[in-house]
Amino acid sequence: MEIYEKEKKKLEDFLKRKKLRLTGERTVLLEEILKTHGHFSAEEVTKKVSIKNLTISRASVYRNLNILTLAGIIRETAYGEKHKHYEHIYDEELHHHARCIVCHAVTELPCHRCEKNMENVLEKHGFQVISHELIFYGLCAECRQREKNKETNRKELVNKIYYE
Amino acid sequence: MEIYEKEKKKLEDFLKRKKLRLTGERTVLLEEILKTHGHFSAEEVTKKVSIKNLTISRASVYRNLNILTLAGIIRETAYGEKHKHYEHIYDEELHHHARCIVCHAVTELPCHRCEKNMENVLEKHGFQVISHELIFYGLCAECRQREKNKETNRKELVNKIYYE
DNA sequence: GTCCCTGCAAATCTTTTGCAGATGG
DNA sequence: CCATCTGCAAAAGATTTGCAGGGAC
Repeated sequence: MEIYEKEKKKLEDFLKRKKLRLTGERTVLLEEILKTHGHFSAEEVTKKVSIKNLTISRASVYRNLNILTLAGIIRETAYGEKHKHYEHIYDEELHHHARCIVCHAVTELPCHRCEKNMENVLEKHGFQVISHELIFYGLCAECRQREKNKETNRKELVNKIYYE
Repeated sequence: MEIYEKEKKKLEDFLKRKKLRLTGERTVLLEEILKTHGHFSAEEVTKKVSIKNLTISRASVYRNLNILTLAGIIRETAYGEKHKHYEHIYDEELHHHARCIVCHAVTELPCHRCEKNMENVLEKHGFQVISHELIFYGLCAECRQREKNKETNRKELVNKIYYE
């Protein structure tokens, strides 16, 4: 699995630079994350790892997700829920999002690099670009349909109002 | 202030469609938000409003930010902190972001509409685009400088590790 | 008058932190 | 050996919810 080797090297380099250690927990976490497609939350990784009897405490998961973010391996991504979501960033071909403001469903989109120009401008101003993401906010087909069918009730109005 | 009129109409229409009411709190909130440039959190709006002796309870602020989001007036935006951030979306010219993964500083960027093409594809698949946002993740000039100066200590390593 | 809204306080959920013992280099 | 890590439990912080009284239409 060459992606794993590449990302592991990235992590090792980062840890060495920062005088941090490559622990078993960090290795397991990285492996698990690279196996995950699309988004994941701290909760989800913790659960996936614990199913394999490799339990990592919640605190360590959070601490290490933070480290992986700063190592440039994953990024926090906008998901519209109470908790954060992460995704790995090695796949430069597929990391744009169309996000439904009602149900929060996310559709992934290919990246056409049309934003290369803006990236150059940023670099000129001293900002070092590591990755980027384009997000479309709107209504997914299902929620539009549900709205048409008037499947709305008081409870939903409070927490998930259907947009027209 | 024509932006205010326009957005207020948008809110009124939404409320009418949903059989919800235009309360004083909702009006005050909308005004305050439109006066705010850039990002804001629930906490910040609550404070700004209360300074003017128009106090709105925390619970109502949250409930109504949710409604304004579904009305397409504001959106939750990726900010990398524990709490959510919002911004109004009427300004189509300036809503892209360059976000530092270390200090979370956000630089706003003009929108060149180069993503119009992807928008069309989404619409063809039934996704109704309301707004969009392009985010660059990376390191701001200040954090790169600080890293060079080796201004790093143990405390910062745990919570805000400087990336090279 | 009816239903929706608000404020309050409590609950819930997510993330962070202090500490003591374990462990990588 | 020593500084960093981990797990645990507690704390902190953000957001949601139940309820009773108030308000829009």
